[in-house]
Amino acid sequence: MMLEFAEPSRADRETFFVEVILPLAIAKNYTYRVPFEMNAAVAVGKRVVVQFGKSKLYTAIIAAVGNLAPEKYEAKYVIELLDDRPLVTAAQLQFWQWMADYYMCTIGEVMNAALPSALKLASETRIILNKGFEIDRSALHDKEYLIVEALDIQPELTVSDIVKLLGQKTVMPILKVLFEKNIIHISEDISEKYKPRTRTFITLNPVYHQQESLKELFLILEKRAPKQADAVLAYIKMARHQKAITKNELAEESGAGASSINSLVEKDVFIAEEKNVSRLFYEDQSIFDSFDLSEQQTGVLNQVGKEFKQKDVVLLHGVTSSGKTQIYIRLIEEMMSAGRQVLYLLPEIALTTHIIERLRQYFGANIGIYHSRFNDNERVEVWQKVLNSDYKVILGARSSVFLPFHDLGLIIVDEEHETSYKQYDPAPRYNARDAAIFLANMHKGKVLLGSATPSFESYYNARLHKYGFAELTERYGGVKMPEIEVVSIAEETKQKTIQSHFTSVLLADIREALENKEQVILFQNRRGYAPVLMCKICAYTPKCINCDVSLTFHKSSGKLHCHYCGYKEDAPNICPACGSTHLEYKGFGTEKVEDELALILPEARIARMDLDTTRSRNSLQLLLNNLEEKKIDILVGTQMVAKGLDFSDVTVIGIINADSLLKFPDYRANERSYQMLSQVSGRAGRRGKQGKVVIQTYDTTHRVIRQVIESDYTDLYFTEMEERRSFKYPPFYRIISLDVKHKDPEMVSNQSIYLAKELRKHFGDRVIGPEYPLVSRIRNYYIMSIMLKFEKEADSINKAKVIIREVITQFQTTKLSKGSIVQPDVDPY
DNA sequence: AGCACGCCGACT
DNA sequence: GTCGGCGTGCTC
Repeated sequence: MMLEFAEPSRADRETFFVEVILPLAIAKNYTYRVPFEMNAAVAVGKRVVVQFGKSKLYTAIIAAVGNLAPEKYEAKYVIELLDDRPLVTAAQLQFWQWMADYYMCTIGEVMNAALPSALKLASETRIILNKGFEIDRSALHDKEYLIVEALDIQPELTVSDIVKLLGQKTVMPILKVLFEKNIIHISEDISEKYKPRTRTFITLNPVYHQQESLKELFLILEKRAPKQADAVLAYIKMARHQKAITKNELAEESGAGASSINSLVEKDVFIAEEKNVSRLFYEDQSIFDSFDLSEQQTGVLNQVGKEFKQKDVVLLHGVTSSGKTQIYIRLIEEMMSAGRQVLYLLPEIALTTHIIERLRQYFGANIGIYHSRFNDNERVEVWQKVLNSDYKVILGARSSVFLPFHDLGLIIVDEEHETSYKQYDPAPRYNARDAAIFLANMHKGKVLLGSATPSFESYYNARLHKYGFAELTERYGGVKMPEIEVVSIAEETKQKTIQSHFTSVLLADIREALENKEQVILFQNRRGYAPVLMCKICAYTPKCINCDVSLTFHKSSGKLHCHYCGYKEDAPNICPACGSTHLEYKGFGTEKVEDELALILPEARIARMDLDTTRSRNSLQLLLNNLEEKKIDILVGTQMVAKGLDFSDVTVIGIINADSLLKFPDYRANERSYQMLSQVSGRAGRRGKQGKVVIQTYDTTHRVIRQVIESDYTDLYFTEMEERRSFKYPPFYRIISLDVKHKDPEMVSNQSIYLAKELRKHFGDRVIGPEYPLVSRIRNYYIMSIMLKFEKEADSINKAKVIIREVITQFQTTKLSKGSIVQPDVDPY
């Protein structure tokens, strides 16, 4: 409940209170008293430092200012005001509140997700030895002695250091004793983490702008301090074509040390000035790399504009390489000339240097980039530039919906079907695509959802005319859709024409491509060498000690890897269970495909692209460069080759085994199969040459394969809808899922059953589960979900949320404690 | 999220 | 007996 505050008048002696949002999972806001000297400065959206609880300090955001003293308690004082201007806008606070309600979390959790961590400082308890106090070490207990000893080596320790040191969880009582004995200090420090980057700029004292005095200076310097003369000379040279010269640049260019420059500053020859500089890439003017839209693109652009007149959201369904980006660029230009901001959302994986550079060249200094590979300081700078409206366009991953926009005219959600728009683990469990629709609505802006394989919920909304719709059916630049050939693995095995994992059809196409000096991509949706190692005698398979999944053999490391948690162990030579030496590697991954292909085509230059070969940024860049420079003939890869990467000269694509793509375990099976197959296929072909896709499978008659070949999204849609209708899944239903998570699987299943029983009291058969096979083990936790489905029109989901919240609170304090966590997750389709 | 307080089992 | 883990409640 928000407190009602009177409109504050800023009289000096009046007492004000602020209601603040703390970055914690706490349901309400807290009220703090404003010291008189801050009266004039406090405002909604500024950050304050407050003490919360015994000693912890947190950065909080002011949500309201007022002059009514709370009655039931004495408010603590605000310790510090951190901002001159609000860092968070009123619109953002409204957005946060919506997100907290919609996704059933606290506003503090939203704040945590929204603010770059350099802007939210929390104090850390540090333990420091009390110097100048003679310690009688013989009087110390063992544990106390250990701590003091550790502090001799390290000047300060954190509480968790001490937990590790003593190997026990309860350490506070021991620290308290040490504190009372005057042996240690306990300090709570909080410091601004964001530091502007500064550079010292050098300018020449204007006195020497005159030829005469400069000459005079040289004469003196050349004799007495030749190094300094060099520095001045270098400066004059550099100043001809450079506006600002930093001290470092000057030192480097002239070869004179920093000390020479310093003495010139002392002599007033140079003037040194420290300035904040941006960490962000800066392009002075935009280079207009103009392009023309095709006839169909122009038509679609007009269509989108027309739809926007009536609808707030438009779905753009455009086949791969149909030039959706060009349409986006036109729309962005229109919005920029109208003076409004644009947010261009992309899945993280698609934010490659390629697309960033392309848009940067186009929009120059007007475009800001925001994604997870940015470090904290860079993120803060983007935040500030958006706040100042320095950027007109933001290109970013899902978290960029949290930036402080003022007037957002358009949000483009590219690849809107991508599941990575959804954040799963820490709350808020939001989907940036859906949040974007709300955000745009707040700003009275429009949303364009673009995809070659739209999600069913969006397609559904478009069919209901809730969203506008536009479609691009042709590829840009006269490139033809690829020819797709389906090859039966079973048949070729029978005919003995298959070699290793490659059918004769695929090999023939690869050979032809190599002869023509064209590139080939082979897709195998598994990394590593073999996904399962099994003993032929006793059927033992090594499993991950954390995750309970079978370990994948990686030939490059010679180890067994867990693809969930990253656990590794040496591959055994004899069966650990029965001692037999008959161990068999079952299945195959990209490593094996690469190896065996090299045996068949020894002359081909083969490279592999998966998580293992692209772990470091450099290796990925190197791989991409090699591809670009045609140093690679065949690229073997996982999903990664399908998403976001632009290869221009690939004519043949082979899907080594499509079967794993045809049976996804969840309710989005058909949708995902279609997406994967058409994304991979979409990489084939180039201007002037039709691409070829070979799909190897056992299941040659699978409906989705036919749908992909015919690009029949409507048929796919109706099959999928039918299934979802009978299983009561989205988009006909909204789903809220509650996860029960615990280290003990027994506990998880008992508590899930109990929770489901309680929920059934309210929601009856709208409760699905818990379904036992769905207990999944991730790291050291077991998780089980209970789902609640709500018919879109009939039920009030908000009422349900209230009840769910009640049930959860009741459970958290009684039945469901002992470490289990109930996490509501809302899929609001 | 911390942190304190109180209960209760296990180890000197 | 006491130490330490764990549950519970509170933080302006």
